[in-house]
Amino acid sequence: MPELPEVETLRLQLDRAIKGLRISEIQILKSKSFVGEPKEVIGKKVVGVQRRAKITLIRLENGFYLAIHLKLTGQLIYRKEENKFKKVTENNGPFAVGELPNKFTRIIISFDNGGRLYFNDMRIFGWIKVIRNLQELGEEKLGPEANDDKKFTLEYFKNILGRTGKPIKLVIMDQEKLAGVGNIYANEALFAAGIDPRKPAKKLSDKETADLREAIIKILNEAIVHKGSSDKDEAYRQITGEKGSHQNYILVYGRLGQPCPKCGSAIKRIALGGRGTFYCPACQK
DNA sequence: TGATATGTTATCTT
DNA sequence: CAAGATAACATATC
Repeated sequence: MPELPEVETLRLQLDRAIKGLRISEIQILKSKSFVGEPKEVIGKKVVGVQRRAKITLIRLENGFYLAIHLKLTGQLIYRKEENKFKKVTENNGPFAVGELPNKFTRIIISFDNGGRLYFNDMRIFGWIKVIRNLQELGEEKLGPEANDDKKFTLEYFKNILGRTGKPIKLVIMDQEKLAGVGNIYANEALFAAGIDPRKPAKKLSDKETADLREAIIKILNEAIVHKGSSDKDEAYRQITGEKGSHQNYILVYGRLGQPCPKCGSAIKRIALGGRGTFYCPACQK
């Protein structure tokens, strides 16, 4: 799913692609997918593309932003020339990106160089919002960026864990406590740190807390280098329509019954907070 | 055919 | 009232 590394990859690529361009038109093919007044941003120049948690922020010269949340199945694809794209060789399901717009295209943002940004979203959970400042997003309620060792300090982590007996996995996925970790990277980080996802947060030892923090930061930053995860059944693509490559480095997520890479035990699957949770019953205590 | 997957938020419960 | 638990959202897949 689009979590911090996927959104950061898009942010970086989009910044390179559209910084300095002027928005010429916004086509809203699905009204639920667009919130706010398009007039506020049409004709305005893009001054940069930023990110907060899993939200992409296209900053405009008048101080407004186009804020984009991909939720479960959103894609952002940029094309300079309409329907000129690398042939899709993958034969896997509805998320392959070929000719655009396709039946999942909800919004098309056009720029003054003829380029177009396509927002595709099969399940229509995602959105693009026109906002005049970050407060409108409730930005101040979000926790520190989970891949940033300066903002996500060990002291802060100990503090939030000590307050609750909730399963540790739910705490690291809580965007108000820590911003950017979703289901895939929560599973992977807990595996790397050898911690049972059900373990009550306040019961983590100092060493476990430090190990988990380092695992989260390391895994998120590695996944950014790999341009995100586009595993089977995942919608995420780079702005070119190509997959990321971090799915090749995933060790437990979605691997029910497969051998643990460390000890060979079968990976187990349970539900936590209604979400699939994969772990090694032997390595994670 | 109906159960399943997922991030976030709204709503209900304790 | 806050924290925790759970349902709802939409839709393609198996």
